[in-house]
Amino acid sequence: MRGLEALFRRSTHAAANSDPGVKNDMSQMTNSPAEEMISYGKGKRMPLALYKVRHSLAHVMAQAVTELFPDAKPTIGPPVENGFYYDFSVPRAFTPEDLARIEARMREIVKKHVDFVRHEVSEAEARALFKDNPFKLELIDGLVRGAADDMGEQVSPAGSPLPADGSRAGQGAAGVITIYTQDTFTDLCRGPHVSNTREINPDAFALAQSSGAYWRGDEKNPMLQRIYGLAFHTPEELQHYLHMQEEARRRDHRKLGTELEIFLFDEEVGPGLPLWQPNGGIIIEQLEALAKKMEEEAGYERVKTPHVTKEELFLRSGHLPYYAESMYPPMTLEDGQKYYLKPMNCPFHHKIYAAKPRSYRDLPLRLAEYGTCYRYEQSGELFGLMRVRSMQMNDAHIYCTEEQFESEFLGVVNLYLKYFKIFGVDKYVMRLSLHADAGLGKKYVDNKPLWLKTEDMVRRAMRDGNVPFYEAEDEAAFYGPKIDVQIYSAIGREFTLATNQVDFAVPPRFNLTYVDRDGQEKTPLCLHRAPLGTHERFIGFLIEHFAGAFPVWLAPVQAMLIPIADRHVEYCRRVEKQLRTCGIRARVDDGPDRMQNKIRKAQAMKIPYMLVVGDKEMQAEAVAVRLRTGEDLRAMPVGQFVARAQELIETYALAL
RNA sequence: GCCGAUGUAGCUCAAUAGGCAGAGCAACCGAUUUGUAAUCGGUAGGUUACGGGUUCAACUCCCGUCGUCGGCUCCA
Repeated sequence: MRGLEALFRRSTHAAANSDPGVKNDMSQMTNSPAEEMISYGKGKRMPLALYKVRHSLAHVMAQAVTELFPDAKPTIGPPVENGFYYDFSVPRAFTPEDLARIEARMREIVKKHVDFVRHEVSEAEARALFKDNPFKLELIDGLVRGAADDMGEQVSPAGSPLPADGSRAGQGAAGVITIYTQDTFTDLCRGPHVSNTREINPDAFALAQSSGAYWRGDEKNPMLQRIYGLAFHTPEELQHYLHMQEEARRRDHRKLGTELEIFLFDEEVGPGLPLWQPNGGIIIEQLEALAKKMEEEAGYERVKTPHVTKEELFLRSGHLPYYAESMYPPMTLEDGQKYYLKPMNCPFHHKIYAAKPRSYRDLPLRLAEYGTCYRYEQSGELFGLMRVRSMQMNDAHIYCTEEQFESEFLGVVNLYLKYFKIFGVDKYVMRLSLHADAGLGKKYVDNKPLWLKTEDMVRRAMRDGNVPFYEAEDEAAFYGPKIDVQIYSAIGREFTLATNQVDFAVPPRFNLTYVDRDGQEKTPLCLHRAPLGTHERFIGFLIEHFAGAFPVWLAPVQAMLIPIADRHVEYCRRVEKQLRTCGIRARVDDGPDRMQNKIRKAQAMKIPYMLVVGDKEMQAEAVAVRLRTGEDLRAMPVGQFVARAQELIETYALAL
């Protein structure tokens, strides 16, 4: 793996495509075809040789930890994106010093060139071996129980240690339990491993960090201590990875956004509640103008709705039973009436739909609003602008008939694609988010036939439209399946940027109807869509996507006039006014700095154009145009610069 | 929310071992009037996140609160 692709893929839930036709499948770009791949996690793949190294290092780490901390009970330790981790049950958390000791011990073990030996054992033998480790015993329970189920599943092709799809069928097929032993350490494990630690370069791995992690990821379970390690084949690859990580931090929107004075957080305001500075305000205005233009063209009508509402509305919508924990607690008025901050706009739009009888002639009805919503996200989930508690959504609800569904749904998907073209966004994946049967009646509306039907409608629409996507279970909204556009932050976290959701559940709850041709009252389908997501997440994403160097139409300051001497300031002010009249966001740097430093400051703010003005320019009613790329376009008449900038702004051009 | 780390000037970072809190940039003032990424000099800027405690003495050690950062299935 190399370059940014590697970074974009480094995610705790990174999604890869199983569909080989998907052009955004980054694994396709980074794998040499000759290399044998192995699946792990949710449909992700890595070279088998690397997998073995990482998996084996996890065991070596477990050996080192159990030697240094005899109380530690190993639980699970898989290979992951850039290395491996292992979770231990320990009386106290590991310190950075502990990690250094563990890493040193690991290196000794690796250098001993010990063999990895595989054994098959019976259930009873396995239980005896791990009798002191309740976590391993629980895993054995699972293996024994899972064995029967797995019999029916696809099993590994002959000669391959694992099923091609990386499913859990690995061991169940034969109902065998396997253990691996290296040196003094034995672990319950399905493998595969290196045959000897001489296959591991002792300088190509490093322990990264430790942290708490719940057993099986469930906060109701006991907390374990996880140690993450990085591992590659060569020290150069490790160094390269660390270097790329450094680069990624540089474009982190939390750092860049503050430096560019786009937004800030203030302790007194509250966590997850961003304040937009004037520069951010401009970006917001531009995005909204774009959205309004696109939505106008696509036949949307704009509405406005309040930020708070009675409990009753969210009881009707079903949000309270399903979503209460991610809503701010209610405020109670004197008469006992409860009001909630809205986490979504849909119930209000439904009310607008319901305000009068609707005919099939009114459909599709498309109600759009840049609505501000509030969600009480868990404190540990907050992440810069990407996950906040107040957000402005590029929201709209499309009410349509079942016959209109496909074209409306594809219309929304095409809107996404138009936007992404404008922004030059190509590193994203479309995910069809499905329900999970286990969540019916809890996370999801309990109507399996309708789930299956609407999921299939979406699947068909996407296929008919030739839009590549992959499917993920248990990611749907409570009221229906959706297409999510997944992107990755600079440091590799995955987020849903845009969403397009089918709602078959809520319109009936609001008694939404229309009178069809045949005079019958029918219930419309509803699409919830947010192609630009929220301002917060979208701008956070754009900051990283452009590394702060926004295209001209989005740049908060588009042109900085730089007088060489004080006698040029007045002329600069005149040009500034002229540019502003022409719709170009210009400013004059009339500070005490020398020209060189003014250029440096404008560069740092990533202002697209620096217009240098000296005697010559003043004489000629001109400006000397320098691009933030460093390119010098030399002097040109003001009018010529205006024409150039206006053209680029109007066409949302990415070029300068 | 939970585990851990962390919080010094607007920003980036110092402060030997508990002993008067410091620098660069930014800001302000003055000089300079400069041709494509840092002109020179000066001034000001702090209840060391907040609240307790230990001590003759706390940025430093202890406790609590708040914020931030990393992690919380990528399942043997």
